[in-house]
Amino acid sequence: MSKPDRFDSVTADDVAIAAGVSRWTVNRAFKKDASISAKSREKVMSAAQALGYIPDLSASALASTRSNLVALLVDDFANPHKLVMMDCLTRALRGRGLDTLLVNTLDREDTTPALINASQRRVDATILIGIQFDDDVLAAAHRAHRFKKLIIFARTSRNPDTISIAVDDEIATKEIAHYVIAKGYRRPLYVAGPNTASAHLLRKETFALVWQDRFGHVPETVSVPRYDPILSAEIAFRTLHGRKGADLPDVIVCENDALALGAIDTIRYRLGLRVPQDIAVVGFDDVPQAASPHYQLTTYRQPLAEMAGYLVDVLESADSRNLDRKFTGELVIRHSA
Amino acid sequence: MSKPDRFDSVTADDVAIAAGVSRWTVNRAFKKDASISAKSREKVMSAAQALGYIPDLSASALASTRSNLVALLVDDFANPHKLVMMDCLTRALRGRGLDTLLVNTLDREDTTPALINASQRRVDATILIGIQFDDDVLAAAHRAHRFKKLIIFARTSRNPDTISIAVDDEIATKEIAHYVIAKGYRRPLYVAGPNTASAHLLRKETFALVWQDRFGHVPETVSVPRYDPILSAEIAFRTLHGRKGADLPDVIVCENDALALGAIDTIRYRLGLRVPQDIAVVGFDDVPQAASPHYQLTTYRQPLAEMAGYLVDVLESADSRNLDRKFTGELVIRHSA
DNA sequence: TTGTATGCGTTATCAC
DNA sequence: GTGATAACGCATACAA
Repeated sequence: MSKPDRFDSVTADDVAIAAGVSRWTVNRAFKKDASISAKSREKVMSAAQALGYIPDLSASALASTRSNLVALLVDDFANPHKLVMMDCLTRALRGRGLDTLLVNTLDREDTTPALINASQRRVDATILIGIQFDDDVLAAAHRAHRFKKLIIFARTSRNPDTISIAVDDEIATKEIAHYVIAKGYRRPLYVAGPNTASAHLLRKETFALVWQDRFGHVPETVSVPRYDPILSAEIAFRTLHGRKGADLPDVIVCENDALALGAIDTIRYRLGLRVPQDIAVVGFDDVPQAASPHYQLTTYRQPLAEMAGYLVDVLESADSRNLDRKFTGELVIRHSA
Repeated sequence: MSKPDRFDSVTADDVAIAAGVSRWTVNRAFKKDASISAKSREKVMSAAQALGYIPDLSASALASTRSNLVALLVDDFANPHKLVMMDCLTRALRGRGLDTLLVNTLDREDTTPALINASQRRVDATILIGIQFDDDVLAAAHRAHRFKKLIIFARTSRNPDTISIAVDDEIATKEIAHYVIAKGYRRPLYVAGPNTASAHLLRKETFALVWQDRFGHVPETVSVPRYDPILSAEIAFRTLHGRKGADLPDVIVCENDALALGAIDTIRYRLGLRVPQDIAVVGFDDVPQAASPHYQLTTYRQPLAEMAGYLVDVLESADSRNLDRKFTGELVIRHSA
């Protein structure tokens, strides 16, 4: 009945003694591809079980080059899609034995401290799923040589030092644009998100290009400085307030669902108009709310699970060829457009 | 121009040499209450700056009893309130120099592995903001002596080994019940969340008690196995489908907003009734959506920021008296009830 | 105020 | 297949 008397006192040495082997054999027993006999592993594992031993990952991180820890930097908690992404990513990472360090990047000035913070924990990779990561920040981060892998998830980046895993915004936006045109809408308003210098989306540009090609002019566009339904509702109101008839858009195409949900609220409750009869709305992401009978939002769904799967593959791959990858999602047609 | 040639190669020793002091003086310069001369600190800091030195927290965690890392266990990503809580908690923790390890507890069986996972990283505390933490799990966790602090956040627990930081559900629910009664509602339906053996909410029980006291019978109650608006909508439909007039409730009181949002969708779009004229709805949490003009949800707002502030205080306090604490929030009256 | 040994628990590398 | 040596980078305790 020898019970550990201190916090977490049971170490690999204790197990080694109990199992009658060396500390290094204990170590081998806990890694899957080690050269160890089945008998030794058996002895070690039962001794470990009895003592309640579990390897210490802090020590492991210190002694090896891997920490099995990944930093996840998020900066816009107002966007409901972030919850979906976090669920998906943590699930995929945990499936591969990777832990997640969640860093709330409070504002743009906090980005560099947040990156440093991550590097202090020796993370194997840093995943960015926010918006405030412009070229300056990324360059500074990489100059410090602190990140084995810097991954921009669900957002395109042309920065050569980062790995971008995202949906192909051009294909997606073209599909949206063609759908909108086919449905007969002719007076679009494009609602874009915050303007970021880098790691941005090609959605606004692509939509404008398609429209220009087809009709010879660019669509009206507004920008919302945060992916926040409430703020989006406010900006939509400021933009459309007082306009009537053909002066109003007949469709609002939004950079993502967070913006679209706000737009719908404004159309219905502040302008007193109908969706889609008076103004149709298109989103992007397919957040859970988009499917609610109230919104019935037509939107573009990213293959998040597949993207997360590729992400963990990238984390395991050693080579650093160009690992950028674009995915294709699907347009989910509901009632809003 | 001596630049580190390897990953993260710059260590306290390098800084010590550059600054002409010992390694231990470098160490002191980086902790705020150390006994060190201003001149030494100055020298160290500028040398550190020049070399790009930052302390390694893995090594620090290994050598000391603190890791400055806190595990956050979450298991219901369908509940939009979780996003608010994560934002609030990570913000508060980071303000105190604490990092967050986000652990997605996939299902009930995964809870113990998740707890072990956290302990492997030597976390200073484990915060539970999910639902699947019953007594068995908590007891097992504590028996292992692996957690300095086990905190149940936004949920009451009577387990003596845990610290519970939550809103006072009895006060809150009584306020809700009295409001509902004062507004003249007499046929309530209570929509509760998943039944957890421990760490549960006293909301359902309290509401039933108040109602019993006042009217001599307990209100009709249904349980939704997940805090998910979509599932809640479905269960509300199954419960109310086909009922008419006085056979329908005149108010639906929900354990939280996730359930309330779903209930509203069903009332309006599947039953074709009005909120609040035909059926009123009350929620709990005041998620961002609750304020949208579509829902206009009457709900109870928890003082999350204050609660998070107390949480970080608890983390810093060394004594282990009973640190449980209950907070009082406020009823936010909107249009839904 | 500052410098010195020693240990934290594990892993890389080499020897057997 | 297994055991041994030397780090990993920092903190504690104590000596100067």
